[in-house]
Amino acid sequence: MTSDERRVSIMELLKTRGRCMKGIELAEIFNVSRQVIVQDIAVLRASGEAIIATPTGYFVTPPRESVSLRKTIVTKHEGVDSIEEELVTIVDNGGKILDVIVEHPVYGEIRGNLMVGTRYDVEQFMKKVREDRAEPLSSLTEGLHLHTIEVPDEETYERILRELKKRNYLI
Amino acid sequence: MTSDERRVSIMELLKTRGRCMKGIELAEIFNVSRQVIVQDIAVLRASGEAIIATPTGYFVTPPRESVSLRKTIVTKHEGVDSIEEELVTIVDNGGKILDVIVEHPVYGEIRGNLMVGTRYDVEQFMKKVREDRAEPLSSLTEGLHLHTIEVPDEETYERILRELKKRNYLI
DNA sequence: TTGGTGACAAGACAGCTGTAAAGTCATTTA
DNA sequence: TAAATGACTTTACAGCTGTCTTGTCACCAA
Repeated sequence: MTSDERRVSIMELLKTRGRCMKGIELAEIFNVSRQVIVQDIAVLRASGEAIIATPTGYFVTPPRESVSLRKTIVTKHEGVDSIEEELVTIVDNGGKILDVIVEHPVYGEIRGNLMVGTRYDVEQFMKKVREDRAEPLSSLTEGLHLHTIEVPDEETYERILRELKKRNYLI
Repeated sequence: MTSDERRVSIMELLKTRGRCMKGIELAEIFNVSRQVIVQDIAVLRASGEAIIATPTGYFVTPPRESVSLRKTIVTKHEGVDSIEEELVTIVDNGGKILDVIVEHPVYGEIRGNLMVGTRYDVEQFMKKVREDRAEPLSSLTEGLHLHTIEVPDEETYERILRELKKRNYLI
């Protein structure tokens, strides 16, 4: 293992584990002295990595760590009623639909906000859709669209995927 | 000054100054011993403040400060050529157009990506608009729309506003 | 062969935070 | 009045990072 490989590995370790890692700890992992690690950290910092040293070890600030997970799902369906069923499936299983995204020939991705997290939200949203007779964004792409959804954990995400698949909405 | 007042002041100091502040430094400012500061930090942390201790002092992570400023402008115009003139005006004066936003009866805000920062970008974008004969998003609202633009400083922002106003694009 | 360079080990030290213990002083409570 | 409590000071120590110095070893070039 070269110095550079070790430095890359150090960054991976720091990024992967959220917790602090002490210099001596890293030194033992890579079978080098603590001073070598100190030097590696200096080099990594010089190359732009935002490594922070604390009395309990090194760490890097997590890149926008949110309590809940954000996932993107690709779904397809046509008709207003299908929209409702899709949304209901997601919120019933613990997900929150943040937006809808479709591909536009000029703008690339177009995002529309939804912020639908409960059955009540779904109702309000569908009411607006029906009242305004507005074309849903997904009509631009024959029903194909993406949603950003927020879920508390991986398990919830898997469950939502299963339920959507069961109803043939998932791509 | 009570303990609570001192703790509030400590947080203000840490948030205001970007740099690290040592325990002994804070102790001298408030005329107390370092141990009192240590205790204060412990209390503040217990109350949810994300204070980080480093060998060079305490600090709080800055709230996602970006190097450049992001501003939102409201403009209005009709016709494809006006689009081009508006974009050119912005990029010529040092702005980058990140997106276009219009109000949609159902989705609220709809965002389309632009990422136009140079005249070349403007050309490419206009080419796509003309080739695809795609309706620009702003046609939904009689030409009224918002842009998020990125500028290096306030001065640039003011200049862009002046130039847009001169051409009667600004609301 | 000789000299230079890079990577590393080992030890020592300074500065910082965090913890703990013991003592002082004013205020509150029984 | 006497005890208890809270805020603070002082002292001491452990653990960590960062810096510095000295020495070893392998490799490469003149």
